[in-house]
Amino acid sequence: MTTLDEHYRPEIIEREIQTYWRSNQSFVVHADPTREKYYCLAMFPYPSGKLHMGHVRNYTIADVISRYQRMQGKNVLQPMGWDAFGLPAENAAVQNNTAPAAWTYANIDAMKTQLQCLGFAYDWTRELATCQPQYYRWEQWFFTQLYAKGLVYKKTSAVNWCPQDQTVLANEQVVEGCCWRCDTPVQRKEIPQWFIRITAYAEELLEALDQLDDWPEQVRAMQRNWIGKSRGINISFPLTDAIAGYTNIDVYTTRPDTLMGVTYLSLAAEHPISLALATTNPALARFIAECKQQSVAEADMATMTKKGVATGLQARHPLSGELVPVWIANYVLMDYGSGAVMAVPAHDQRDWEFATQYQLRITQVVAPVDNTPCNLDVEAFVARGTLINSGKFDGLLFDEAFNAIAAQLAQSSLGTVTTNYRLRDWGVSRQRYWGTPIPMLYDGNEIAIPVPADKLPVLLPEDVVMDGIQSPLKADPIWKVSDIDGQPAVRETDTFDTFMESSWYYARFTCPDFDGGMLDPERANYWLPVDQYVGGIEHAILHLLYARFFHKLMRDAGLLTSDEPFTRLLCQGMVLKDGSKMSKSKGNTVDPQALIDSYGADTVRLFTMFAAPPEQSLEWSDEGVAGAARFLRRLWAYCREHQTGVIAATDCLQTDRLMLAPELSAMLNDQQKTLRREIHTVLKKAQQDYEKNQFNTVVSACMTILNQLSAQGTRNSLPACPVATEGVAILLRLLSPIVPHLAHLLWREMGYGDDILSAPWPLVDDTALERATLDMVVQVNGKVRGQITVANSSDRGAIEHAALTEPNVQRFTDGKTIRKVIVVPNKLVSIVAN
RNA sequence: GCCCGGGUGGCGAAAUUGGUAGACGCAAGGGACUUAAAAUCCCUCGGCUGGUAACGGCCGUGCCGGUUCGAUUCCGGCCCCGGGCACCA
Repeated sequence: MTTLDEHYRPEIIEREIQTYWRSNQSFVVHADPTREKYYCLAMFPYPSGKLHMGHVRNYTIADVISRYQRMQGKNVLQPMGWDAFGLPAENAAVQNNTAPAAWTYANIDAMKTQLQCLGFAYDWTRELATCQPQYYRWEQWFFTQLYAKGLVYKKTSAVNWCPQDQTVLANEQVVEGCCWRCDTPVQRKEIPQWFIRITAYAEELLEALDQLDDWPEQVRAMQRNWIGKSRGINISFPLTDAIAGYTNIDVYTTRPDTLMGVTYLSLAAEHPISLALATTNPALARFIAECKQQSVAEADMATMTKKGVATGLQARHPLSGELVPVWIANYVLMDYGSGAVMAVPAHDQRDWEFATQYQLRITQVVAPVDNTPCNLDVEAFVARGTLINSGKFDGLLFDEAFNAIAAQLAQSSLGTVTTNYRLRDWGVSRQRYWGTPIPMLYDGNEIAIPVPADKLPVLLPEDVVMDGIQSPLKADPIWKVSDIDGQPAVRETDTFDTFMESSWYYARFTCPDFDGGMLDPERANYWLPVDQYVGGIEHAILHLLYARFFHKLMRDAGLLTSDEPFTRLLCQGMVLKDGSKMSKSKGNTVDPQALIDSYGADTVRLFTMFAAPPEQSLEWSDEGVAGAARFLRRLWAYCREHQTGVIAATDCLQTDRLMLAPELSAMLNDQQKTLRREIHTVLKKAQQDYEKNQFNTVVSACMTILNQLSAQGTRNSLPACPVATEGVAILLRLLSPIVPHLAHLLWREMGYGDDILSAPWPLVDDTALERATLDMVVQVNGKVRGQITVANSSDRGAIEHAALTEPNVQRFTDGKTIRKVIVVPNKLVSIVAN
């Protein structure tokens, strides 16, 4: 114990304590079945080279949770690693004339240094980067296992194609429909690609969402909509003349009750019938070409004009036998259902708009149940209702109509009830270099064969030259050459979507050094599932759904036993400056490193936690940061002032919990009791807020405790008070997850112990909360008119009497009749009088 | 257009989930210390209003209505702002 310096110098303190943690291996953990585990994980970063405020917020939240759980006595795992593959490395390599690997590793070094400056409690022995062969080899192995199970297949799928560069472009490389490099208009091109059957798990992925109670409802809703389960009927409309091998047009509908209102059919532009007709019909061909150019974004589509062309084909209505025309329309998706829809303009808004434009028939077949009028000249009536104009189905409601029409269609074999999902299989092929090579070979007949396990990993060559156009894998004539049992073969030159790596890294963190397989079952099952996952809402669908999918795949491969990867999920809000998201393009970024350099990591961490609750957006404020620094200086000054003045901890605190000894708390005077009650009241609130991940109010609570301690100390001079000794011990422990360096130092220098990390968590002393009297509010006709103080033991009669005789209350009840008196225990009395 | 979030002082926010609206902090104003500034400390701080003062009154949580002794909180209808979106038939 040394005397505290006059000034708080974070730059010296933080370095010293980080060194202490490192040499003590404070955050290195091991699986220990005798201890309760807690696995806290923040989404690992892409190594872009520099930390931004979003990272700082993300990782501070996770670190506070980790440290809090550790203080609760749990065996806490908090790892960190790098989502290292991806397009930016390729772009940077071209620009800086380097290789993606070198650029990536340099960035990892830089960002690791920055993370260490912030004092995060990571177990760095588990660090991994997804571009390391010892990581991606297991991903390659797992893919071949999925292939063997039939969960992987190849099919053609559309990509953005630049005809000038002869290369595939990512969505972000397409700028206003043109290649970002040469400005050539981009074309859509169908090429063969690998897919994983996530649709085989659609039902489980949907069902299990109901059990994820500790996920934000918003994320669950988004995933539910994404999976998009619906119940409907596949209905066949027989064509009068066969075309392109088709004798029927099949449609899927969730509204079979509107079947009698069908007045035409619409095909997608890419539908095989459309393409067949286009070969002999130039007008159709032009329209289809036009559709290929248009945006497929939902938001753009919503206001877009519905367009179409009549094909001249006729189809027979499966129930009425009437002939209906077949159109090609720009609002029908080839990728959903069968690529054709039955159009019911009276009861579908898009069909209504289309029919209105092309003067097609609109037949009402559903009427509102309550007979409220609906005007089909203005818009479609899309709600469910009672059937009309539908022959023998008239009068039926939705469910009855669904079943009756389904039965009728089944009789003539023209319809079957089906469940449909909007979720589509996951295309994992990328025509890029900087990614995991897809471990497949093609023999002389171009038959695909997985690379056998003993030939894995398929190494990605790191010493390459990027020309900015073609992948070095595709350009290299040597790399491709391989063999299958001595017969010549060529390698797949595509790499995996980087979502593959981020779908299982959380599991590999439990055993990153294991070389006997993808996961070490013992360690994986001890640590998994992740207890708390922290990341941005932008990953609400893709990353989180793919990771859930991978977890189930790994479970079914016998690699682990849990069903879901992340028990609790926290999606932190954005960091804003001047009301909009911090971004380079807006020029409103704040460099975290500069702030750490001038204020220290603890101040940055404190402000980040204090300014807003984790899920909400955080408005950056330089003055707010200064305010956070001010609080830490006040804390420093208070501790320095009382370092020798207060009663030593060893003389008044219990050794096991480091709280005030009961015999001492019984001897306190009234003023000391009041102070202690206030501190314990705030402690109770802070404890609840920690459990809710509401850290901004935890900080408020800490500020309140310091305010109370210093107000009592200066005004009423309570120098050698055991309540202050206990109060500081509570305060430092509450703060330790948030400002770990300062809390560590003050804890040691105030003589509470060597290492605050191993200190017991402060417990609320319920006897400290007791009081002899309590204050209650008195309302008259709903308005607060007075306050009363009554003895704790007062019965209802005594409380009512005190309330009714309060002078200001009497002013408002004078001359009135008391109708009712409501007493809410411990809170208020409400008097109704008139 | 659809699906999610949100609207509370000059600002960031809080409110035991139906019980004193504005904790905690920032900014602002006034004061103390100082040759001065910085730092620090003390006081005031939603609006209007009565009173010399002590202390009161009215209004106030996006807007309109409802339930209730009592609504930021629950219900119905609207208006804005932010995020997501694969025209999902």
